[in-house]
Amino acid sequence: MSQVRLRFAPSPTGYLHVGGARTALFNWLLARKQQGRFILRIEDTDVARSTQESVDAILEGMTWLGLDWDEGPFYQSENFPLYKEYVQKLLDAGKAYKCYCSAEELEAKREKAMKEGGKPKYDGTCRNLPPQEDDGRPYVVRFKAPQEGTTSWVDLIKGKISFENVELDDLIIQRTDGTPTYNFVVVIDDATMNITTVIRGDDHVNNTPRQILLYEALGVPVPTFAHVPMILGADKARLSKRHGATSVMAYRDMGFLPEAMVNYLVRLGWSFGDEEIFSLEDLTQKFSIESVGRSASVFNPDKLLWLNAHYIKTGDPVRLAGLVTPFLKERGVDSEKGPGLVAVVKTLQERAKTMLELADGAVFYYKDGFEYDEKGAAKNFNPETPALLELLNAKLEGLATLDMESVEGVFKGICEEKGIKLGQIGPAVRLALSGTTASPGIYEMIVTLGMAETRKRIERAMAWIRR
RNA sequence: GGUCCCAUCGUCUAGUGGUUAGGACACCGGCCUUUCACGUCGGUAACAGGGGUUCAAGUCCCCUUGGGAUCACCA
Repeated sequence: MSQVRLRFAPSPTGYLHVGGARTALFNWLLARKQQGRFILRIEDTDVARSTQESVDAILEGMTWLGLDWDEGPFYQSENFPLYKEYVQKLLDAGKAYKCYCSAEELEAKREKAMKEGGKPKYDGTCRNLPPQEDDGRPYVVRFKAPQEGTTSWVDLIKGKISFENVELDDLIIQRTDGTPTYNFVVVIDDATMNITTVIRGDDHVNNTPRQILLYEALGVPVPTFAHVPMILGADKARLSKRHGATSVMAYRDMGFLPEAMVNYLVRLGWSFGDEEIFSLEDLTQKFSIESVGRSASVFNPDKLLWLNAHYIKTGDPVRLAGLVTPFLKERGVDSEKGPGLVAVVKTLQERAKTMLELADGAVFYYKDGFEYDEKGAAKNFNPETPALLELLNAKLEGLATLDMESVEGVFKGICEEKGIKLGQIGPAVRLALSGTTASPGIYEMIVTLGMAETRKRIERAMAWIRR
């Protein structure tokens, strides 16, 4: 049995957006699951709109998500001679013809047809023109599509879809300037690259019958199609910038982990029983294109956030420390100086939903001379506080080892000795150490900060209260 | 407007003729607790409407309604 070949074919006119990323993911998953090949092809036949920056951005996005490709990236712009050859083949076979109608003429006809409530389709003026020598007039090449019959296919996601050929018109396959058009080029590329399965956005459903007709005219096998539904914004309109970030890399910059993105994207339209958490590796076993839903789905940032929190919570602290470092730099923190970043991360993991929050939460560990939260200070720094803090410092100093257990012992000791509750000293210590009223656990902070820094901060608080 | 596609809680979804219609996010409450979180327990919440078929319909068929895609010498 021959192996499956899938491809992701973005056009480089912008960054990799979440919709494209999901399409790429589905392609990648199916290729991996069936031990096939995953090919990356850049659709840059529109030379004017394509940019190298976009290509780079797309590759960066895929790499970040962990979607590697086996072949490519191939560039359509490098294949122009090949496309010309196929156009000529069709011309020679009488399956395509030159059309001399001008764009303006066509536009006028379309408008007229629309106005009269008719179909804005090519009227076939040049379809039956006798073959003639070039007389220098500009022309496009049109595909001579069958005018009767039905074209249909069984879509892996949507099931059987049929179109009446009458509804289709003779599409342009080569422009006046000699460059090929999209619908033609995809077919040639998918055919010559032996693509067996085409997974793409369902905005291509209407192009599919024309493409199938082209495959047939060319006498090459028609691939299997799977059209994945669109991703919508909260207002059920197609997802766009006004719904928030759509660029995959923007999510990295907002502190999202790639595994959260992958997990979220795959669950958008696909499910596996009641399971919610999937790694890329799980997915290569569990994913199936047939169980992708047929309807469009709304992008839900809350759920993405929840997944991100999950992956931060359960993530490897060493890796997270590496990932958070640039965000700390942005905050003017050099994590080389101060408590070990890995230990710091551990105290913050279950409190942060994004790497940004993790970074924000870590800043106090590395700052000295921070302000005390005003309300917190008013409430928790009392006249009796300095004495308690002094006692704490003394007891801490006497500790042989600084760990959670010994620190807890110190606090219990103080409470017993003074006949107070933890609530009468804890919040003050929290404020003294972090400057805020919301922080990691007190014992954790002390252990993470270390003896010297802890005592320094406590002393500073004492001085501040007595000032 | 033509063509094509779609329709279960607010959202993502399970469900393939017989279910108290399940799970997850969000939301609301209880518990846990040194703060914030985490965790945990519980709750509110859905088969768009109408016709059929059938002993039985969220599940099959038709219509209506609603949504989306597309109708380029863009991809």
